[in-house]
Amino acid sequence: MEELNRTKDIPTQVKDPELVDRRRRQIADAAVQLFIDKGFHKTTTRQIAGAAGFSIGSLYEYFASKEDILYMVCESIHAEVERGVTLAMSRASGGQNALKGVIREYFMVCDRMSDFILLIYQETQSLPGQWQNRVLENELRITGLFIQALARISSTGELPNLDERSIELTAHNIVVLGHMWTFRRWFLTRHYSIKDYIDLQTKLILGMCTNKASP
Amino acid sequence: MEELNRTKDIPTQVKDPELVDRRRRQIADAAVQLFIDKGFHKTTTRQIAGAAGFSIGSLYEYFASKEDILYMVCESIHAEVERGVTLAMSRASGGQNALKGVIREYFMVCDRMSDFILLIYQETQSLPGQWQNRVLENELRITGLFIQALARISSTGELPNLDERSIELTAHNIVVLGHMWTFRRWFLTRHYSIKDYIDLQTKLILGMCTNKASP
DNA sequence: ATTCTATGAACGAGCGCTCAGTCATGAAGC
DNA sequence: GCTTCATGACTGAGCGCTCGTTCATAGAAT
Repeated sequence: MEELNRTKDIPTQVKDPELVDRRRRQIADAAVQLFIDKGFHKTTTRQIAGAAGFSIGSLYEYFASKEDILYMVCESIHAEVERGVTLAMSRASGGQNALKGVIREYFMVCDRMSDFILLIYQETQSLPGQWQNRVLENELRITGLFIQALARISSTGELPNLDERSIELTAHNIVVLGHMWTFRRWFLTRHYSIKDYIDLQTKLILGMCTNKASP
Repeated sequence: MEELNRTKDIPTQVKDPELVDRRRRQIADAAVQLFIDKGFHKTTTRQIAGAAGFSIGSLYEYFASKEDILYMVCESIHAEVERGVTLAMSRASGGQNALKGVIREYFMVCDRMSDFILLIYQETQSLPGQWQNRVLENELRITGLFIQALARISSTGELPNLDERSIELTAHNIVVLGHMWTFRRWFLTRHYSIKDYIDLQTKLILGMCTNKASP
């Protein structure tokens, strides 16, 4: 619903806006799986249309180009991740050690969505420059959620006072270490369960924050 | 020289092995820049041949397919990174705080080679499965260097005793946080110099290691 | 009857790759 | 020294094919 507003920039021939939304969702859902399996470049528009239950002609009623489809796929992935992260934070906000909860919930989101996160890493470059920037903005907005969370936790005195930059970089680190579970899973899943990974990384990340090391 | 041994698996029509090496280097040097600028899929074999100063026909005397070229490019990038990391470790082994030096030198390698590292992240998936595995092995071997370094430093008592898994995961973290400087540079370079980044991350990573946090 | 949506054959640009042929080089024969 | 010939690196037009995209037409809806 709300998460599709950004896709209004994609032009279409079809008049009925509700139909446009429904069809686009259909197409994006079919496309994302093909992109994950074979990559963007090796997926053909005909395959996307077929998987969505359409003819190739219909597909071009709802998207102006193949790249538009990739853009919508990226947008909806980020919307889903952001939804997951926001939910995770509200769920984890209460506890005594709030940061542990946030990390655990976030890493679970990464685990659940690893195929999608990997796709973003691999195919963002295939987008036209203007839409690449939007994808990067999304990435930044998600990182911003962690900055807020860290600042909030820090202000309660639960963490040693961290300066602004340390908080910012720690937020980036947490986000990326979540992504690491997806793009190093070919190694990590052979040696760690997601629970092991969360426990160990939580210990290490808390070490990062509680550190009062010298200059 | 030595770093090209893996490429002997690539078949060729040409008899003189020295010439093969020279030409392949020429082609790979031309290709890597094109791949960085436009991506693997949007680079044509004709463009590669042209940039290397060859005809398209000659190119296929030295490589059996476009993907072979990508494989050789990935191999030589990893060889260069590994060379840099090894050098960094020998250079940094002496000091009182050896880990700081290793991190600094490694992050400098990442900064210098950021285009190349980014290429590996984006295009590894374009390789045939068999050679994807080789690229991942390379990634693992480089991580292994950090595991060794951490184990060595830990055994000198400079760090609190860390168990094997913590060392392993910390090594992965350091490698990935170096890569982060390359794949988030669109944000990071706007707010941090490489020196700032190294100083801050070093502080955070040392916090990771020296932490003796509770369960 | 008119408007909107769906179709898929057709298009043509562009791709990776091939292969019949060129040409510089140097050894062999005289 | 001169000619002949074998070698193999090099060339590039062109093959076969795939792909993203278009559009004339059919069908459904109102």
